[in-house]
Amino acid sequence: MSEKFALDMQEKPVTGTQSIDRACDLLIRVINSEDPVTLSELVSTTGLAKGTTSRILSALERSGLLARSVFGGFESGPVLNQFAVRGGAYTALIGSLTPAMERIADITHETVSLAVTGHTGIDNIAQVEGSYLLGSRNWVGESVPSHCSAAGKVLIAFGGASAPSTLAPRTTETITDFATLDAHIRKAREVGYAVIRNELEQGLISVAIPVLDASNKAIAALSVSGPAERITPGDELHIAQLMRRELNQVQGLRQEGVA
Amino acid sequence: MSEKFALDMQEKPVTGTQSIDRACDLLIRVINSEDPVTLSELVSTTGLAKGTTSRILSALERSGLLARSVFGGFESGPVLNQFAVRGGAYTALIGSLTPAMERIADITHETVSLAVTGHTGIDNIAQVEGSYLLGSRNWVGESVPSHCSAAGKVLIAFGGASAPSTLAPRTTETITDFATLDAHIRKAREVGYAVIRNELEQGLISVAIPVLDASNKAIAALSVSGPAERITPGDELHIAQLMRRELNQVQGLRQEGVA
DNA sequence: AACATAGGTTCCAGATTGTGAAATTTCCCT
DNA sequence: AGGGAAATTTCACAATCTGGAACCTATGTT
Repeated sequence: MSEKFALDMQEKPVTGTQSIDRACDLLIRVINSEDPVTLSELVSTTGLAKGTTSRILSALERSGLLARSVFGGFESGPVLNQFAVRGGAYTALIGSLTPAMERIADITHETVSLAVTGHTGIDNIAQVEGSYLLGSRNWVGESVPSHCSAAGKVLIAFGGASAPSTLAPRTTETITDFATLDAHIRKAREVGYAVIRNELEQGLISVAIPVLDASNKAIAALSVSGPAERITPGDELHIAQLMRRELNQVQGLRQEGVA
Repeated sequence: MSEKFALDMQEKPVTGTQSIDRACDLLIRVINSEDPVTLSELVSTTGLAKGTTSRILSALERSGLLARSVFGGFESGPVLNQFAVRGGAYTALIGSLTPAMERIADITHETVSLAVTGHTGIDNIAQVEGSYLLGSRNWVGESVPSHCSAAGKVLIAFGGASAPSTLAPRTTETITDFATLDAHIRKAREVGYAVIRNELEQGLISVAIPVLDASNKAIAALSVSGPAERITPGDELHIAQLMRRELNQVQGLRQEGVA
């Protein structure tokens, strides 16, 4: 388990799926884009040959995963759009936690968010607005790096996410060295909650607790976010305790990890 | 353009994407399944080699489109689940029509549905329940053949779907010959609405009107469904008129087809 | 506890399949 | 109509994917 070995693990060869990897990449680029994406845009951003790109996109279209927009360009197709109306895998979780989130928002008047570990960071999957005018905008569907997110810190602390490999700064207060991050993670594991103060955006404070499964592994994180003027360091513990109390009321979390 | 030529068109070769076609097939099988699907299940249903299937699924997992369930088996991955919480492409349409659907449900007391042309039939993408106890169950996310769906008939009639190639019977009253279907389509185009009476399920009546874009092409269909005891042939026109009236109140439909 | 079984992953030689540059077609925009 | 960009199709080549078999690794069984 030398450090040299750790480096070797990074560069897995992974062979035998070139075309599928390319297809997945193209598919994801299209569905993550707000507007339809044209063939040429994809050609220039991916660097693939025009013919290859065209052939792959046609295959994706044929399967119904992608479709051509009326105007031109590719967008999500009927198969994926129908998957979306069915709700995806997070619906059950969101449904069971929404009442608790609403109560927390009622009490704190702040925005309450639910996040899970995504493929490229921490994904916000649900949000309940507080009553204050100054609050987080809706960021459902957005992804943030785990090291500058309170939800990310608790997810790492409780085994729901692995630590990031790079620590890109977002503000002057973003954690950029692994020692500090590790200290925060350790603290979170000890006290049961994590905080960010100005680390994602200047003036934004967020307090998060883990949502645990039967084996005490974090499957999601619940957080309260607001401006530094309203959420002082002294409030953090109370907010965490409030969230924990409301979360404990929620029935049906135990089933999550069971077969 | 001989008939012989038309036959040739059916059997397009489509080459150069074997692995991608297989990957799409596997992906769709997984996301359309309620429960996680195991490798062996996929091997036996698709007939692919075990090694090939494993390699493809690993690639899909690596990209985040699929994920392994805690218990075992594959399910939708973070990338698709996040796409689902963002809402997919139908959200705008559903959002703009929901108020109208609710008013229609209030007046008729029957279930109101919204459907679009899907990849394998007519997809129900939204539903508002009426107040009667006897009514359609929730079939959002389900797909029905176009020839035995009122929504399907209007979508075909108004250019939003192409006629099916086979007419599989669902009940004794399902349309099974193209001449009759064509007559129904023609009638729908003439009167502006379509009906099914016992053609999808015994006792189920449904009346549908098209939701048109700027160029008068159907982008969706709105329908009212209920039991034959409550929806008599004489009610059909009134229901269609009611839906049309409510739909005309909806703002913002005109943008749909515009670039 | 050792064994048996099922379910999954990795390996490898071989040829089918995917590749990309260029030619062709289609579709806009003047 | 005609010019030009964007997308599709073609084709020869070899790189990529394939699938059988060997190899793991968990579960359950005697």
